[in-house]
Amino acid sequence: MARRRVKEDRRGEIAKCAGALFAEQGVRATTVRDIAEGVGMLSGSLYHHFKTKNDIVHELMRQYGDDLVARYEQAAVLGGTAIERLRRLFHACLEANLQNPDEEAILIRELDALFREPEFGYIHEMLVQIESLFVGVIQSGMESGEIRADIDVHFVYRMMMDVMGAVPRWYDPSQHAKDDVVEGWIDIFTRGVGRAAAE
Amino acid sequence: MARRRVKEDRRGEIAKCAGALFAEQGVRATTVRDIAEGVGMLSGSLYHHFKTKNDIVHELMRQYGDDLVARYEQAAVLGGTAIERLRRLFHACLEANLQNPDEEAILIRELDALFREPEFGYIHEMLVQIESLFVGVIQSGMESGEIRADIDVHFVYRMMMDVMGAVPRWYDPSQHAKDDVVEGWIDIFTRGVGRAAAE
DNA sequence: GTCTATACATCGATAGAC
DNA sequence: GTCTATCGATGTATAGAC
Repeated sequence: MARRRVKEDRRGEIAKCAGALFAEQGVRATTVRDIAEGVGMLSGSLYHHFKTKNDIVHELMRQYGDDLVARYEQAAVLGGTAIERLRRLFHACLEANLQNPDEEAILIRELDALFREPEFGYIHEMLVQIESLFVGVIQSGMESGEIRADIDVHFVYRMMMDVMGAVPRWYDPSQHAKDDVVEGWIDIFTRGVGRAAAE
Repeated sequence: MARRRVKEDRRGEIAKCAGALFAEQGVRATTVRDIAEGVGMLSGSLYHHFKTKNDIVHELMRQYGDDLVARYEQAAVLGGTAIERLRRLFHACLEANLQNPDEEAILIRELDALFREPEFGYIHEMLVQIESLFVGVIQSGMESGEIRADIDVHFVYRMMMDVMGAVPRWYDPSQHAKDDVVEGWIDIFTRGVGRAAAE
């Protein structure tokens, strides 16, 4: 077990360094020579640990994808009002960003580019899974009377996901309190910014 | 004048074709040979019309940027309530998407990658300009009492811009009525999705 | 497990004939 | 204004010595 730890560490070290570079400048713009330099070896040596450059991306995304879905599933589970579950979903999004900022940045950044290729199909399956979790929560809120039933569920979902998807572009844990952001979202999404809502 | 028209047409033809390819697969992933094939010539011939590949991107973005700012400026101009001006701003966003979908897709797609390079600095200046237009409208709404004054202006702006920035990813003019989308945004942003807001 | 060395493909861009 | 031909840089990946 300890032996395996050491063996895996080198691989993990490469993945972590590559993740930082991918997040910063994009997968395509990052060369295997960049990655190798980052971990102090030559590009040829990388291929002892990974078969291809994209395999590093797969390693990062498969791991992060599992983590992300697990977080959302736990957040969406019954318990509390629909708004409270929505709050937990938003919280899960920021929490994931805090713990794996590079992976989240890569996920969002490559969605319309690299991840459209067939070999990354599992990523879109994951997004569908997350969408159904969100839609389920919103819908249950409509049935319970917490959420307006006169708006399209998927329209609401899209707005929420678009807002969350932009997080890697601006979220800085040292500048923004996680709870403040979540409450800000919940506040605006539930009550709106209209003056009437505040009275 | 007619003469110049013809001369400019070839250049425009190249830019248009390149724009479609850039929007679909990203600037970096699109080769000069792809572009040349698209307009029926060989890659070397492109360089009679453009000095570099990036110059084609500049041509597209400078033109679109001017168009975009003009639209937003016209929408933000005084007249009507703050909500009505906000409605016009949203409308301008979708209108720009309808008329130049490729350029808008490129703008969003390359924001975190290519457009971070110094030679594209004017793009970020443009975004700052647009932000101040939005913030101005929101703030005037707070002062007039239309919009809640207990929330951060830039937080609201960011949510709105994040939603608009995702448009190229899903907006299909044949499936979504422009006015419906705008009204949906206005409705949720002003009143929220909470049941209380509907009563 | 890393390095040396290099194969092999593809890229942006250029020079000069037509 | 386009084509032919190609340069030089850069990319991923491989083979074999150490």
